[in-house]
Amino acid sequence: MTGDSRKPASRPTVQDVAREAGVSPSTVSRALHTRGYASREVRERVQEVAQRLGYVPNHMARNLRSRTSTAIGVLISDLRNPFYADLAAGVEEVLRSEGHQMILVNDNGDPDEEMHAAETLLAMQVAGVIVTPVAAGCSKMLQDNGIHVVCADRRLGRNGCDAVLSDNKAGAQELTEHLIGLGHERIGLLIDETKWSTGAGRLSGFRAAHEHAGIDLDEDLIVYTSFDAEAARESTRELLNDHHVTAILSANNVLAQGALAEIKHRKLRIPHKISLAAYDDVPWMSLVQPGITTVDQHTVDIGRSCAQLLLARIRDELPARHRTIRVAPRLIVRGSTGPAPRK
Amino acid sequence: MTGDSRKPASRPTVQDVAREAGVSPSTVSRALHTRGYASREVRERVQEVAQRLGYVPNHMARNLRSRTSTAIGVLISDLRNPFYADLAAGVEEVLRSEGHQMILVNDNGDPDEEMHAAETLLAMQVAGVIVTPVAAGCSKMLQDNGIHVVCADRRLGRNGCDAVLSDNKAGAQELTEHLIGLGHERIGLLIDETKWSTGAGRLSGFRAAHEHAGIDLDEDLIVYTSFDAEAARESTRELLNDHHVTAILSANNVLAQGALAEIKHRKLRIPHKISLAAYDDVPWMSLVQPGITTVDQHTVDIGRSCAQLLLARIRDELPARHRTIRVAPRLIVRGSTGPAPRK
DNA sequence: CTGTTAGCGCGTTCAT
DNA sequence: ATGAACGCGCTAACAG
Repeated sequence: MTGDSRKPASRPTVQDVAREAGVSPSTVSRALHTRGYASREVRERVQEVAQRLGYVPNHMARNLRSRTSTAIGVLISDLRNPFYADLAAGVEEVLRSEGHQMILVNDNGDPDEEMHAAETLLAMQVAGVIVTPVAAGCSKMLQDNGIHVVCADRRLGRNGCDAVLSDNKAGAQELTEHLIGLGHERIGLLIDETKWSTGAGRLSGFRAAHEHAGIDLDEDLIVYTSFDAEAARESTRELLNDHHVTAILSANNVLAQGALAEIKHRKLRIPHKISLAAYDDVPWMSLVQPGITTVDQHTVDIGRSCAQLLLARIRDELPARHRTIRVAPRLIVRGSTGPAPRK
Repeated sequence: MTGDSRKPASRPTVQDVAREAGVSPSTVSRALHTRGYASREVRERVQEVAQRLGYVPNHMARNLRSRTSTAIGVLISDLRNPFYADLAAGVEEVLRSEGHQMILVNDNGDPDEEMHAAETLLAMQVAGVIVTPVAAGCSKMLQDNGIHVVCADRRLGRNGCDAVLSDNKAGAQELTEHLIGLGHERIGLLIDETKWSTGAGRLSGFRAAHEHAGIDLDEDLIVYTSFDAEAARESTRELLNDHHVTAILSANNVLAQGALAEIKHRKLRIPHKISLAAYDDVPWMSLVQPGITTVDQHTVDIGRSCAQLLLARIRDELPARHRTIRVAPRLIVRGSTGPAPRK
């Protein structure tokens, strides 16, 4: 009951178990893995001894020897953003159920930090990496080192790697068409980037909806803002002051916060005076009154798919050519969008 | 540009660098660590070669040899709950800046999963573990195996380990006193557990505030619900139907969602008809109209402190006796709490 | 089915 | 200042 040895209580090894069970170390190794030859009797004895001694296999030694590992690196931009948290949660769920571990790194959307983190993961000998990329060269670097990579949510450059993406264009188009269907003709788009497949896709869906409806899109209604709620709030101010919009479409959940803040500040009634819609459904959007009309990306599912895809790749169950999984988003109409006000 | 070898492109090792640089492996090892003797000339040459070959040290081999590791296990209950996400984000921030890695596991608040995860972390030879405990024996098991443990947010049983806690009693008391100060005398408390230090502390603060004000607390106003929004919603129904409360205090952010949902469903005006307050400030609480009066736990700071405490312990910079850091919460008054309605 | 041998990649002795 | 030898804990080969 003491067990209070100051030293890093060196834990029992296969040697200890072997000695205690009266067999050789390799027999212990075989007996503990379900695979491998070992007689029932020996297996049971070894397992009993291991249990009694509190033996826990040393992953580092095992991995070093067998040149494999079950750890998976996950590189995301911002854990405090529910989008990334959900993504990570989906990934972790599958990894855990399959006996893998998740090494999670927040790269703050910074390419340098991402590259640095990728090198660390390399050093740790992870079996694969799931990344929401921000640095163009990152996945290539990993792949060049024999590490499987799955891009989550977006793809950067022309790198050939497996990916799980939301169908951004379809989702944004549907959302925009919903607004147009309500009679809106001047819809402001808040968007932070269009270099990535996410922003590019959403913008293109926004355009496509206008084209489809025969509306000549005023380019001034597309406001490029930076990636934070405060910037979005200022951009919303601009849209509201100068461009006579009757609806605002936010390209992600963070920008939507800024838009909502400004609208609330002005005490504009939603949706009577202004409609608000956002890409990426997150919990607060159904808690506010009225609820925000959104596109649900099924973010947790995206995470799950990433993990499944990566594990399949690691187990070499997939054809060589890179696979892209597209998760169809779903429009959720809530109270924040309504008929365009009469002029 | 090809680099398309099918085999897990075995990466360069110290051997390769040594051969290429015309020195011995041990010299390479010394040259790459800042410490250790090596002539300037050799050191530079070795570093140049390592760079050119894309050499990345193998953590598993290093750790195996040196019997240390920089990986830290983090065990939390639910990554999708912003409380845990913020906690993890704070932990990760400090770990990363100090050259450590975070292995994150979601135990879903299940003691068995937690124990299982702890064993995995043990196998991975983590240098320490940060845990929001749910299984009583978990931290003891880890400590018995020589692994440093920091309990985050709550403590279970009488286990002696470092911990970073919110001052739940003070926070809940302040929040309750705020309500009492507004004239509320029948305040319903939604709480999911009181076995942990969190629930126990918050309940005790709730009681203390009543005592302090000389109000005889009706025990029926304390509703023990289970840990999900839907259960909280039903409990809210009960409070509203049978107990004539003028205010509801939710013991955490999840339960608050249920309470708000029911209040909105009944179209009760906040705060005129009913006041709502919640422990644990999360983003949606300042987005809804009116904003929810809360206690901010400084969750990210708690995470940071956990990591700092753990690293200090690992570096043996702390006296033997266990340290408990208490992070003072802060009352944030928003619009959801107002004077109690006249009878 | 089992034991013996060897070595994963590295850092740390000990010699020189 | 540098190289040779050894071993961390484990498992893949090989015998038997």
